[in-house]
Amino acid sequence: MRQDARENRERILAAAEQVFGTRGETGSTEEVARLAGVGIATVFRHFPTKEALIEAALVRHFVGLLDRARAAATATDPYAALATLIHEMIERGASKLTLASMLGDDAPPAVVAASTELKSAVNTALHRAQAAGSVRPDVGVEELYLLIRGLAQTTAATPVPAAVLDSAVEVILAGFATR
Amino acid sequence: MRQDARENRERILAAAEQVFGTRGETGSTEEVARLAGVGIATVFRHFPTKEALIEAALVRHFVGLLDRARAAATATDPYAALATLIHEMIERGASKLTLASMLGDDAPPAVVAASTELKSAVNTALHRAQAAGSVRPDVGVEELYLLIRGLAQTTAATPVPAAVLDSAVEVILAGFATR
DNA sequence: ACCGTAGCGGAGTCCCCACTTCGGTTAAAG
DNA sequence: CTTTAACCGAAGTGGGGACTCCGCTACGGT
Repeated sequence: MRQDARENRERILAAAEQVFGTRGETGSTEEVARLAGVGIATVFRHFPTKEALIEAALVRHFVGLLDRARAAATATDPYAALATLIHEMIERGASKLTLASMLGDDAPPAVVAASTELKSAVNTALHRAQAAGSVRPDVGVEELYLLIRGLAQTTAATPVPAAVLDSAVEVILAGFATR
Repeated sequence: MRQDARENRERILAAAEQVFGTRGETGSTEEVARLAGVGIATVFRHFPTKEALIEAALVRHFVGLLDRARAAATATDPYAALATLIHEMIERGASKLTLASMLGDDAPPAVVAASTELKSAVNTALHRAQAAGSVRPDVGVEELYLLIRGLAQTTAATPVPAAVLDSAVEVILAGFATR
């Protein structure tokens, strides 16, 4: 694979994340190509279909978040680690969930694998915070995921002031904390 | 206006809410017409454009919720009223927010008016619960709205088990409650 | 029961977007 | 420097969906 081709591939993925993350399904491949500074054909040469492009951007995102989740699962202060992980997942994952919803019913194996791995790491981080006694034990990773997804999706759809978002995250953390 | 025309208009609105609420922007007017049991032309006679149809369904939804919010704003137990209001807004408003996101940047006056009125009523309900001392005073209606929107939007996009959703709502309520 | 007309449905039209084709361009090996 | 093959961009192509036209239906007042 040639040098410029690899650079283009990366630029296309970044552009796809931005376009589809904000515009949703309305975004067109032409818009992605323009933002990436390449022609439409180049996009389709790297990714045979629009769905494949979204899928690749999605996997890239999951892998990026996985590092953070692993770090949170091995931190010395489980509660603080969980708090920062939630923050990061909401901020960085805003556009990701829009992408995921675009894939709809069919779930490509690569995406499922990356998603499962990430969820497992988040689950570990949550359990460690619960074992430390700082998070109430009657909630699971499903509730946490639901709330994270909700905030991420909403902030992706419409811009939200940072202060309000932070405050909302703080409310969620207060809801998870032991009394 | 003739009787059958009015019935058709109502059926079309209900169908639009279902189709666009679940499928999102992917839903087509043809699908709405089929579900409503009418022809495509009938849909466009009642609502000159797809956007107008979404707008009408949206206003209908806001007005329906407004009643509930007003009830919550005058209840004797402000905290319990707020809790049920949150539940109702999430359950009933799931598809509504999908519709709202479809309108995008431009905000038709009728929708803005209905939305503002609803938000004001929710704000009143929140303030009453804060005045009663059952909700912490350092959060506003913006945070509440953000969390409600998040959960509603997520449950609209992908089906969520009722138990998980209830538990997540309970976490939010715990986050809002005074310690 | 009759008739005028509002209302209806299906067959088009137009446009947008995912995807393809082909001639020019450039990175890298000899 | 030359060659060559991988890569690129612009101009198509096909399908789907928003929206319109016109002959027909049936509601409802008399």
